Amino acid sequence: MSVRTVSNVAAGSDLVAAATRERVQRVIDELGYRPNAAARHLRGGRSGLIGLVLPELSSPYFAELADHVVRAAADRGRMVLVQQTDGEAEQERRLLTGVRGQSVDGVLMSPWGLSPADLRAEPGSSPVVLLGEQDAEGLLDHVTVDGEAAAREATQHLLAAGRTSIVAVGDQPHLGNGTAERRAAGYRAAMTAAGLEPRTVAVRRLHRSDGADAVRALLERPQRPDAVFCFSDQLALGALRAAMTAGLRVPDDLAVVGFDDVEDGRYATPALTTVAPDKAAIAEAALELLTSRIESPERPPQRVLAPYLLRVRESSAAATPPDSQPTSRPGTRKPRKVTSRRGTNPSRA
Amino acid sequence: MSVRTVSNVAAGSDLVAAATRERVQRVIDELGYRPNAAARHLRGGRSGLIGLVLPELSSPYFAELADHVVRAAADRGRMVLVQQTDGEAEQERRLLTGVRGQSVDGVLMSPWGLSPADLRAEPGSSPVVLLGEQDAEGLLDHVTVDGEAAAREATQHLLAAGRTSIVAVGDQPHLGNGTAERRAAGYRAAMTAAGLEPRTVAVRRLHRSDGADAVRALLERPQRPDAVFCFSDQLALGALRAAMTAGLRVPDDLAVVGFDDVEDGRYATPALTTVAPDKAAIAEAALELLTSRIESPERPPQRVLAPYLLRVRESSAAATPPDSQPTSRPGTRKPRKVTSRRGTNPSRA
DNA sequence: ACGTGGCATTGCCACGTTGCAAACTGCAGT
DNA sequence: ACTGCAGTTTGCAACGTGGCAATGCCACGT
Repeated sequence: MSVRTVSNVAAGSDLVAAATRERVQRVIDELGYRPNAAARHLRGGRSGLIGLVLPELSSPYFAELADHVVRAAADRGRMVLVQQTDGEAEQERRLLTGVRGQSVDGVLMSPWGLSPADLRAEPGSSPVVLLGEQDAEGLLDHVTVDGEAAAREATQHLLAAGRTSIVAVGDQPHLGNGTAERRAAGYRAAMTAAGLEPRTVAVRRLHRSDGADAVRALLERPQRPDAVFCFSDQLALGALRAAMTAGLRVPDDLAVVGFDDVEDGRYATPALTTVAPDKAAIAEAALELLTSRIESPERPPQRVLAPYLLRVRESSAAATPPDSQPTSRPGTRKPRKVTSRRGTNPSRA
Repeated sequence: MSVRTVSNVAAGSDLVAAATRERVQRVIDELGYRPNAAARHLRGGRSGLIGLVLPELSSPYFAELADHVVRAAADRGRMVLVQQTDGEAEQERRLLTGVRGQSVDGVLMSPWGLSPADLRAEPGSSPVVLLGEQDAEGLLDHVTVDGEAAAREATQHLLAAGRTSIVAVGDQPHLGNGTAERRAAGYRAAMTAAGLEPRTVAVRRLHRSDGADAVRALLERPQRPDAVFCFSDQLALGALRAAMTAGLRVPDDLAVVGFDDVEDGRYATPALTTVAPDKAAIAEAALELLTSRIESPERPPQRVLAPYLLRVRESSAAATPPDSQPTSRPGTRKPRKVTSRRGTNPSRA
């Protein structure tokens, strides 16, 4: 009964006679023996952990995304180490270098402060997959929705509902990640195509208070908009609040559309129309990319486009009365799942 | 230049001459050398990781709590491994045994399905600190707010505002964790003291839809309440939604009070009155307990009571018009921070 | 000049696992 | 009976770190 044989049984190797296996297994169960993760990690170089680096967990969108990521990781026998950056470039840099190659086999990162090029330049060798709408083509693996198309679609929806003075809220010129740029571009495209003047408002962060402040400021100006398209649900919920407080009726006086489809929006009054990225698909794709890269580090970087959906709810309805129950009826269905050069899916034991 | 000396420099030992240290450090920086976490873990038996086991990350309360936990852990040089149980006893058991003694130095757990006694009975030896309102006295370390007092206070607030038919929503007789029982007890105490008949409604989960369903059902009954006290903000937000949909005015026709103080509630319309546990304090205390137990595993289990605050906002105002801006003015201030036998705080390098 | 003590450096080993290759087993073929 | 083979089992080594103890070095006191 050598150590080696026990190891073979524990690791599920097939180089063990059935009788031996059973005998060893019985003892294992009896003693409650569990193979030591640290030793395995040291020996094999794999920890079974992945890092999830997010701006902040308390933001509902990231919380929901993290939920999906943890589940997707668990499905693959991996556990998730969560880190927060507050969206600060310095933290992102520090965490990426710090966690990398350390206790983690790979990192899923949603950068705000750093651009893909910055990230690419960081030292360290462990796999990284980006989440979000940066342009990382050819630099790093990357999962995203087509923010530009989504924004265009959301704007077109408002136009189709008869709105003419639509303001986009949520530009973030101080950040390097390109998310806001994409959405702003889509918005502008739709506006210009309709012969209308685009008008964007910048915010520092994407919190409710920023959305509330922005809308409050908008309402004080002479030229009141009849719709706002916010680049996050948090902004939109703040906008809702500001509009209601100012005595406006939503959607009659002001239509509001968000982006993210967080649960709050479904239960807001009125329920929030929003662009709904398929978070489960994002998490799945991200884990697939990450595990595939862990297996084959030299494969060229890939981009995966995750599907999204425009969920039309009360906050942008043209003139219909709010329905009695907030559901998640699909609005304009458009599951554009485009997978460019999706890697093979190596089998797992 | 032996391996040993480099190890001493990297580990910050003081058994190194200043000149040597500097020379080694330079090379370390140059090569980007980072001490290997797996080897340290194997050798020292400490991974620097702690597990955070929660029902679900997508629930705003847990997301906010997780945010604080990750920060508090980072302050102590630790990282956090997040696991989800969906509140299921089996998952809680599996995760507790599975993660324990593996890659993690200790576990912070918010149990729903298992009672403290169940948890105590689980095999495995790594430290566990409970988060939540179970009765774990003498069994396990434990951080909680006084849910009974908080519920009493919330109910008294409604009574003081002139409400007489107050229903408590959120009893969960099928769960073993005692949270709902505590809050229900506080509620009943206040009602009985006021000479009123307590009336509680059970829900299966604590989501918005459950709160909405419960209130919808309540409104169909002959005896309409003039206030609901929900055992979570999610329930309360669902209740708000159901009330508005039914054409009721909140707070005029129905006052709503929640529990948790999640960010959504502050920006709901009307803004939600709620019991606000000090989540940062909870996270701090939990990490303090956990690190102290990691240092001295034999110390007797402690309980730490974290402070809470009743934040009175619009959803329960007596007759005043809603204020123009949702703020977090403290309501009844009552920072009852009671620390029973709080352990010493061992210094950290 | 020599002994002594204190600080700095080094070597050895073990932590628990697994890749590799050697050793061993029983059995069939010659 | 001996060889060869396939199927099992075992021994050795190494992953990188840090506790321990031995060694090396230098300055000071006598």
